[in-house]
Amino acid sequence: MHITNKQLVHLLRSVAAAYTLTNVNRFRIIAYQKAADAIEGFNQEVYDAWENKGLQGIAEMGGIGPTICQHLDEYFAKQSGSFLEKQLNTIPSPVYELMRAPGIGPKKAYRIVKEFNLSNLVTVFSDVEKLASTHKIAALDGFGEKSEADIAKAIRTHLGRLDKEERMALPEAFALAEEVIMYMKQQSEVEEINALGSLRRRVSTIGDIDVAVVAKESTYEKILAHFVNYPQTSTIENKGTNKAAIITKNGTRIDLRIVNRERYGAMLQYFTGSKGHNIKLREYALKKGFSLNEFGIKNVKTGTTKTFENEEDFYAYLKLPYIVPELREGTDEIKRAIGGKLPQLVELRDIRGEFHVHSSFPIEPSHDLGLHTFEEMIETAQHLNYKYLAFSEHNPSVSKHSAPEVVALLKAKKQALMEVQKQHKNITLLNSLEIDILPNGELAVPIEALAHLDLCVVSIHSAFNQSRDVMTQRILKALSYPKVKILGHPTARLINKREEIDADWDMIFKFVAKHNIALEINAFPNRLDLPDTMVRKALSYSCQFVIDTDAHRREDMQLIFLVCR
DNA sequence: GCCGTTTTCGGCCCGACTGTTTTCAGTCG
Repeated sequence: MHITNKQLVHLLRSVAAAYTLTNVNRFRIIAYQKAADAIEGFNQEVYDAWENKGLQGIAEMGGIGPTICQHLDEYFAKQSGSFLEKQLNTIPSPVYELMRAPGIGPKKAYRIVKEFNLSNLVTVFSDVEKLASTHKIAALDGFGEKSEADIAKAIRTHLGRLDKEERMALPEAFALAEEVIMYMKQQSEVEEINALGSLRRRVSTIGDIDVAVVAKESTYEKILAHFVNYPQTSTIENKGTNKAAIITKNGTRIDLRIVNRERYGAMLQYFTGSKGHNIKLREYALKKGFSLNEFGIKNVKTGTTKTFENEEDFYAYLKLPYIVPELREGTDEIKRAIGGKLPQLVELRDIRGEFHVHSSFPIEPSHDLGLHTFEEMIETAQHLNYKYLAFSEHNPSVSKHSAPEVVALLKAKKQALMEVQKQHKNITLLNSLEIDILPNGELAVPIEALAHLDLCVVSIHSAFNQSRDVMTQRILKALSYPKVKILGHPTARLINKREEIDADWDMIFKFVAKHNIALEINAFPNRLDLPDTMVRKALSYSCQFVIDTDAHRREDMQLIFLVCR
């Protein structure tokens, strides 16, 4: 039976919890948590990898060592009776369920389950809610009225977010961060304010919003009071002397930290994360005799802390080149920084055009038509300083047209585009098409139609659940037709909506590298496809890429900033 | 249990906030 990464993460965290409660070596507990963290960051399904060629590749990614790999291997082969399952069984299973609620960790969950002998996995949340409402929990040693209320609230929060999409698309997160920043700027004491965290790192989806403020210490209290009064606040998670967190009415958490100007560099570094990056950076620093925190770099021997106004100096002090936020994912960036092998990121000014935008030319497509004309799209392209633009509308609908009709439509578009080109000498227009890859790998246009194109993008828009082998052969066949230069949004994922298709990407990457076909990096917010980790993998095969927005309206072309520095 | 730019043994990131406590444990990011 297939086991998702999400289930696997829960499994490993549960084992870590079981170990926490049975007093095993705490570094073993940390190892299981780190393994869970590692899997959370993976873009490929561990179970699929195991099925195809074992866990060798997984082990090489770091974070999961030989012992846990071996346990996973056994768990995948036979869940019942496996080592991991035996560890789980040392603790009543409702404990793990209860821990899903925020603020309830292993100790509290175990205590409650044990004291009240809760055994039903399905009703554990309602059972605890009932206990709380009759004040049975407050009566326990070490618990009180407030913690009882907090537990009841944690359960409501957990149950409430079960049926809600968990993470925001980037534009939504940018908009929310901007709103918070504008609100905070009403306070003149706020000297500087920035959104950090995963938003600054441009992660493909955003869970919560992190904001850092520069101000004088005497004003912290006033600024925090203003923050928790944000009109969209539904609950104040916590509020101390230099940080606070709120949950908005939409259920989004917003964290805010304040620091004075002299220490802002360390705060930028700390609060941008990722957690994995910070842990690795601190491990590296410790070997050099430095301890890092959000306020500066402490010399372990002398105990003195050096402060930094900016991040560049912070990294430089550790004898590292500056690592841009987009690379701080806790993979191999520190190793690369040490070796002077950090990659140079594509910047907006490097983008000279795109190969995948949709116009409103009446091509009678199978999917959605673009909103704006050739001319309107070109105008936007020129504002962006583009030197070329390829119009890749969806192919004419197959069901509604005969082959000759499709050819006629493509000829008409070619003619129209050539006329427009005459009016625009400083931009090269290309006549392209985004063609569906049919379930059998054939293209959704007659072969003779390809002659009327400069190039084409081929994409999967149907039959997403084919088996790995069928899907792989389907894609390879589609890529073998003439004029095919780009594989559009290769994994076909829709963030929060549809999983990636299953295919042998090693085989596909090898094929496109050999045949000079580009993989698309689609910048549309709910696609971001290829995903970042797969781009790195493809790069190891020397694949070529195109970066496109898949714009269906002129404003969409601005989204290119989501995938560039 | 993991891991290696002085290590294959001997370390392992760091601090804030909260509630229930009088000095700390639990949880989180």
